[in-house]
Amino acid sequence: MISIGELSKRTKVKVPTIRYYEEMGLLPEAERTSGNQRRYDKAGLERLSFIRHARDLGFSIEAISSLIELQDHPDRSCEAATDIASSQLSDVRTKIKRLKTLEKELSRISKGCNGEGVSEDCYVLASLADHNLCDGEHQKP
Amino acid sequence: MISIGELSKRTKVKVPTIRYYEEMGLLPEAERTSGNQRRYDKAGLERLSFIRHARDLGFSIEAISSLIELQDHPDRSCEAATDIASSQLSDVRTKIKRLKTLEKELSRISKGCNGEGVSEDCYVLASLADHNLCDGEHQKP
DNA sequence: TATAAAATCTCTAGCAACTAGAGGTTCAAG
DNA sequence: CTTGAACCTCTAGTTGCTAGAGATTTTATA
Repeated sequence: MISIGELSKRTKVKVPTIRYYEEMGLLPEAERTSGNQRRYDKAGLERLSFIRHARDLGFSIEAISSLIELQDHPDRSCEAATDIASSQLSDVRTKIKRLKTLEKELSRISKGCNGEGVSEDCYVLASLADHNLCDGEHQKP
Repeated sequence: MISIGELSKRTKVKVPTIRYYEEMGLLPEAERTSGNQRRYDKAGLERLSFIRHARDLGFSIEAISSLIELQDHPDRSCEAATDIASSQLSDVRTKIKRLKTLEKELSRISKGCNGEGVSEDCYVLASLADHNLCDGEHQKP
């Protein structure tokens, strides 16, 4: 049985974040010492690693909740899991697309001014003021 | 002079968001009718367009504050503006990089399971549980 | 002009996923 | 047995909004 600090070290998840995950129901309520401090076993470590890994891949807390639910029932169909993963994948792809558009536009704007003049003549500021100076679309989704 | 609703329609910024921008100091306090409703002129419309455009490009409220400050002083050096823009550009590039890593990993994981089995055998879940099943790094920044 | 509907006002609270800090208790080493 | 590190709970803050309540004002129609 290890303390929350030790668990934190091993998983690289901060202590308050671990407590937050518990509050959100991602982690079951930890066992406690007589003095009310949390203690974790191997199962706790593995679950937190799972969560951490999923968070690193950008899954939301809610999605992770569902994934854990499935993991806890080995006999259920895993369709929901693959659905969650592919929806996450398409989210990521959408974000990449949008960011690439932004990158293009930002780099074009940036190149327009070297920062040596005054703001009156600044192409960066002018571009923001006047959408007509823009190439493409960059609406929010 | 136009109402906040009209301004909202023209700029595609929602009414509560306009009020929020005012509260944050991005927009100056609007003139009011005798009945205390906000009225905007051309300058207000232009400023909000500027903000909206900058937000679309992903600039933070704080960054936009600085940009507006510069825009209001045409004689100042625009170095800060170009700095802000290029820092935003590099932020965007960093995000793209990270998302591409995620995309690779997610697509690899997704392909590993067609969702027709049970969760015990699901490659998606197994990958999340065991980091060794991963290719690369996908740490948070 | 009267009335009703639409728009506006302020205020508070909520979202995601944490992070920071206060003030107090417990654990582990020496 | 002391002391200092680690832990506890609780509240509030972060970012950029969005939603809703309850009250008032404006505008369009009868």
